[in-house]
Amino acid sequence: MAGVIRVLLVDDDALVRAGLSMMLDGAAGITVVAEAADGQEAITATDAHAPDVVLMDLRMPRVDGITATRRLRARARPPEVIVLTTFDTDENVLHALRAGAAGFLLKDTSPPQIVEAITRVAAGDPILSPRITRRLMDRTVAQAGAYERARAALAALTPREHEVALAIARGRTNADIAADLVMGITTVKAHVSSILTKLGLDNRTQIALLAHDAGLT
Amino acid sequence: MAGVIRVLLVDDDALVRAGLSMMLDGAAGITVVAEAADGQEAITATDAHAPDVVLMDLRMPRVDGITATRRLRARARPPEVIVLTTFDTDENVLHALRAGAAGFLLKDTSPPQIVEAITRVAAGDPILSPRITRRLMDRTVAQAGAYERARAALAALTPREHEVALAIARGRTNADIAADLVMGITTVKAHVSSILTKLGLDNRTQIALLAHDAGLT
DNA sequence: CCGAAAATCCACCGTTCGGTGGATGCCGCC
DNA sequence: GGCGGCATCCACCGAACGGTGGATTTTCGG
Repeated sequence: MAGVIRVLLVDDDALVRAGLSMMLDGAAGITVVAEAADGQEAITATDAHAPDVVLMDLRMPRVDGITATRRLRARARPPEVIVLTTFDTDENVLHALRAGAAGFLLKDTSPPQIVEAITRVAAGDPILSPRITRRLMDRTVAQAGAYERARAALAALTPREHEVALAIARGRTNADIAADLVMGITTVKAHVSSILTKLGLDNRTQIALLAHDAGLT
Repeated sequence: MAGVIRVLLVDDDALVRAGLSMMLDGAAGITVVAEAADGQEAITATDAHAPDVVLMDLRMPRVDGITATRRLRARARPPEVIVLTTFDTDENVLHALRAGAAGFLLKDTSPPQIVEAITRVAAGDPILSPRITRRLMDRTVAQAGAYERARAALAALTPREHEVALAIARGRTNADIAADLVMGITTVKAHVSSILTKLGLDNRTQIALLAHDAGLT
């Protein structure tokens, strides 16, 4: 990233491309090397111009932005991709991130912030619009709640019981567990019974769910 | 946020406070109204000076940063809290976010970025260091993977089977399910058997785990 | 109108689960 | 030394589970 950051604009709206292009070319350290009107063009343009960063819209004819992103990221020396869209549905965000996008910006992002985002992403940092960040934080915190409740409950178990609980959370039967942990089936049952009473549960399925929430793979 | 952003610095190291104070007071739109050396002082200082934003260290004597953050956020007109620490363990991040922190920055963050973070947080936006953002993204993407695999598998089920699978994912027995869904126990068993063969599973616990991954509450 | 898929139920059977009431040996701690 | 917690095992039992081989009705699309 020694010199200028090479940017490719992908949006099916020519006016949007024109606006972004004008705005970005006026910024220091950034040059727009190409534009594309759909995902297919984005791929050929990437091969032709080797951009550092791709600004990618999602809703486009022929090949959509998600698919294009996935294909670009599968390349040998992939560009960083910033998804720039109006719609921040969970669907869109998750798919974009899974496809390998380094950033997800809403179209209400101000020009200077877009410039900054491009710079950051080119440096290897991820970038999310505040609303998206908030969403991820809330989601994480919600899970953390279940996680800690589960953890606290499992803390009452002895080490051996813990192992048994983990095996149950993998869907193993008592016989399986006996073999895995090298003990008698009767011992496994003793542990299972103990776990159930300690945690106030009714059956092994509930053990599995609790252990799963506690993050026991 | 009409005028200047009022900031409270909380860190047990006087040198760190001095450095931050000097750096922040030189910035436009920010004034450091108080400093505190531990969580207890942070709370009294907040009551005395009503800061807009609190820069909070985690490792401190008496009351730690997480606890202090939780208490501050429980107040009537709570300040926004940015946790500023050297250690970005999952533990720390999750606890901070749960406690109500609006931001989590590592101490390698550059002064101008800290200034910007304070401004953003004061405006109601969340702020995370790139490393933390990346962590949250990876975590979300990983879950999304399991989610979609589970969803795809469950798509093979009929509506009624779907309901049964959901009940199993709540740890219900066949008899329970029969009562819940108003059908014979034998019918429940028929559905369970069908689910197991369709999904290639061995027992109801595995159904529960799969359905859980698919987000079926 | 017919066929396929879905949903409902039956009887029967072997397996798995979970509980009860024990017993033994080991370890750490007061 | 003794006591409690932990881990290990036994026998026995009833309940829950899962599979097999049926059967019936409804529903929906071609």
